Amino acid sequence: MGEGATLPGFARRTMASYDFREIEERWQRAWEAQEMYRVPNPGDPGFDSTKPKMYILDMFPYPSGAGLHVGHPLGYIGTDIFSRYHRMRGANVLHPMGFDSFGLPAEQYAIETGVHPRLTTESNIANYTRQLKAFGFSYDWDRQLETTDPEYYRWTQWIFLRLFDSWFDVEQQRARPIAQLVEELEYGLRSADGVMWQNVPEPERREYLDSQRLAYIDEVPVNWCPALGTVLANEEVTVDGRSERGNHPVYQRPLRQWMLRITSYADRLIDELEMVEWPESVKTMQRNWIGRSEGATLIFDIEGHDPMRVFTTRPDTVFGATYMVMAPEHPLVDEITLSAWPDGTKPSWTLGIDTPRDAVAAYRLVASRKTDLERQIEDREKTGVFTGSFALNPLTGEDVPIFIADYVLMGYGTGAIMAVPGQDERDWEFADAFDLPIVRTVEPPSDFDGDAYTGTGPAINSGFLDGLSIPDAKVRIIQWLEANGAGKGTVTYKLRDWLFSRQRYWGEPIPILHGPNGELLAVPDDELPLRLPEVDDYRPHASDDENADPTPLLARASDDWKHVEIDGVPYTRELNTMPQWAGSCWYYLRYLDPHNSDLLVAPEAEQYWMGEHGIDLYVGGVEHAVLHLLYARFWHKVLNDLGHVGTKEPFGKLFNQGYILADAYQDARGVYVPVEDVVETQESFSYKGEEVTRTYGKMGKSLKNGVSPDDIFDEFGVDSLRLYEMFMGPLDTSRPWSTKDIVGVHRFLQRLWRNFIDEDTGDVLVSDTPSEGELQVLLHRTIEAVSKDMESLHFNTAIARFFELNNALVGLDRVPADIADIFPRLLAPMAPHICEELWHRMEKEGSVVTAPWPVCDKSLIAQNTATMVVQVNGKVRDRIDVPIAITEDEAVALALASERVQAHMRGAQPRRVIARLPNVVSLVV
RNA sequence: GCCGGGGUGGCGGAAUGGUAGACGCGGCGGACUCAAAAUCCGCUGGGCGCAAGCUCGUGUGGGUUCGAGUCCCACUCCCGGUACCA
Repeated sequence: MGEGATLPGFARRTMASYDFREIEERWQRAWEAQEMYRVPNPGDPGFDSTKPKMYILDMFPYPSGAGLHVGHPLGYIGTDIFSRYHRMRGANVLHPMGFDSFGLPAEQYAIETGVHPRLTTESNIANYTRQLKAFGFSYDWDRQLETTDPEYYRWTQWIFLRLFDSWFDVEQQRARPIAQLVEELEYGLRSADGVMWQNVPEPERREYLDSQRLAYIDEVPVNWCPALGTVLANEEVTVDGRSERGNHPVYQRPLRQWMLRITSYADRLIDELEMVEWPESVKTMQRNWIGRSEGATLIFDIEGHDPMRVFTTRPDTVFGATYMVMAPEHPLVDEITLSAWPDGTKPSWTLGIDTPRDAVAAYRLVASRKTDLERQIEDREKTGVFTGSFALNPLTGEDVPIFIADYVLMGYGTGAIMAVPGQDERDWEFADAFDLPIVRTVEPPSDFDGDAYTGTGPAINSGFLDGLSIPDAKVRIIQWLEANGAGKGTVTYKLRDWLFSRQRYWGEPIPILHGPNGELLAVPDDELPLRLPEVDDYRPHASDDENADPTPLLARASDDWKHVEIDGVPYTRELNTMPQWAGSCWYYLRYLDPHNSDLLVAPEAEQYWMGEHGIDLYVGGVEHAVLHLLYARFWHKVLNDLGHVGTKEPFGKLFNQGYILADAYQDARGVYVPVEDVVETQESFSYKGEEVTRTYGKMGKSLKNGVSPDDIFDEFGVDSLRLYEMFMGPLDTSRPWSTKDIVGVHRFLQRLWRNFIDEDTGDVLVSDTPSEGELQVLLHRTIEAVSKDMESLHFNTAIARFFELNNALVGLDRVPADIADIFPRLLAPMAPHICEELWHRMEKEGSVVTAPWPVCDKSLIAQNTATMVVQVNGKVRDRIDVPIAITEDEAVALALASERVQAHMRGAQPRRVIARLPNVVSLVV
């Protein structure tokens, strides 16, 4: 870097000034050469089994072309400090890093430029690695992994085949190998949907088994995104019905796709959250997403047709079910729709159309054209049409009309409801619009003047349920339904099975072969990895036509790759790829044993590092609450069921770091402009001469407001940046970036340097004698406070303690020996480079990285005096220094003797005295 | 609408029911300097007061308590998630 002239702040440079760039780069090279952060596995040379283990993990990044900005490493700095702290505390610390490198951006870039995604990915990873190393992070780089590495995705495919080879045993609530299902079927311990296995002919046997697998193909309504040329999982679609990546419109349509049976694990995914130490908000988000609700399925007979099944959480209200609704797509609709309106049909029920058949067809057409977004915009006004048919309410014995309406969704419950307008706001609105009867079955309070009443109260108009509370009535009616064959207690979930196929290129090929008769054949384990074939065009078969069929990109692979002959039978390869999430579902396991070519992970390594509760600290953004974190838990549970891992949950403790926010600028059209090219003028901002408006948001590519760490390194150094990001606030809150504020922590480091080093001579300014008195007390208080803050990740307050200790050293000729020994060790996890440099200049033994964490001398911080506050009528009137062991009598006497106190007592005697010694004496007059 | 989380100086933020505003940024004043930067010292929530000091003050309104930023009730605003989920 240049001389002081370009950096006015540091013009006065001498040989012995704080040359942070030189120091930081030199120590980073030294640490790498010494393999300082390498941690051996059990059985490896140098492994010390007497040390406790700590597995401290970051959510690995997608290596984007834009490189890191200063917002990315916020969590990484936190885990690095925590890792360094635990190393000094004597733990075996596993702290790895890798890259989640399959995914859309590299492929989009390939589409634009023709550059193979592998090349883009490689250069991005190289850049990310350089940037991460420049932060001085203490990763064990020997364990680095990339999800795009065939030696990695070999095991991703292997896990997929375990899912394919397993089924979920509902009684045991766990996955088991499908071979065991076949055995039990053959021994007659089970039947195939009620049919004895001997009586099932071969093609049906295969179809039955395929339908039981955890990875299966099914035709389901899926989210189809024409702009991306692929289908997406529910979790990848936003509230607005758009793709999470790219914000493109998404359409619902039925398609045959690979699915993973995550719904089998719904209960365990909820219940086993009890086992982990996670932010309550993330647990709640997962519970809400799984959406377990308990209720009942009721059977309503329809004369001359199959009965209608409905799910409700309020079976106690069935006496108030005055009409029925099916989703427009419900399969029973065609069957029950009449060809003529029955007598008594109200005109408002018919859409003004001559026959039910035409009316239903017209309504369905309109409903199918509405997107989810349009449904919202229309403010949920209730629409629908009568089918002409009636169902029998089994409790009231009355015939009630059956409608179709788009407020009932095919995707939830049974796709049909019993409508109880008295207790449901939506049903009330519909009943109101269609002039349907309303019967209250729960008595509202006397002052209730609303429409539907959803609160608690005794049952009314409900025959044998009258007078019962809602919970009692539910129990009673379910007993009745089960006794009379009219229904049963049921649990439903919002969670859908995980749509696992993508029609894109840059992902793991699904290792399945399709036979001539539709049979599915797994690629044998010993033929993995099934490598991603080359194609000459990465453009998806994108289309603006929402009805265009999705075509997998691997259809462009060579015929050699696509067609395989086994024993004379021609097979074709599965052409879909896996979603982005596949690789991140298990990467934390591969770090444990990254070079194992025989096993996903050796059992000894897995047992040691995962221990009883899995990963000791997992830090990442909250945006993965229902994506990665849910998917990974699901895979982990399957691997646990099949005996490949020892814990039920992978992530014992989760922590969500906040985001770094920054100003952003938009031009007149609302387009974001690069923040580095915006010029501040008098009271306004301009970009290329055009006025722009300032906004504010999460730092990143989309707002074009990223700040590169490289620039900060040059101007302030790595240690300053690390300290600054930690000092901005608690790790779990978002905070605004302000480059000019870095100067505060930078001054701290400059001051620290000058306290230890004579800038003119380079002499080390350390005394032979230790500190005494208040300074010694301050030192030990600092040890105590910083140690506590380290455990709880409260790095901002720890740094404030460092400032105080450092400021106390200013003005001393020399740093007392004990402080010189302890201070660099306390600070080393946060600012490792300057501490290592001071450590060596003082000629201390070894590296500060492996030095033991200082211990606080409690006898020194146990003070013998304290400041006692005297309150009169609750207001602080005086502060008196008192011995710590002061008695109540002495304290009260002292308080009453105070002139200030007396002034506020106005000669009166206290009516009441409360003493919390030695801190407070409170007098009440 | 429902479910989480939050509201403290000009700004970022500290405060086991017991001294509100630690620490930092910014600001003001001073020392050093020909000058500036850097560095060092002091001050810095509002109001009243020459001062000692008094008084108000943690989104709003109530409550519990000797004492409330902290606990309880109601409201309000902001952030995140989710939504015709029966």
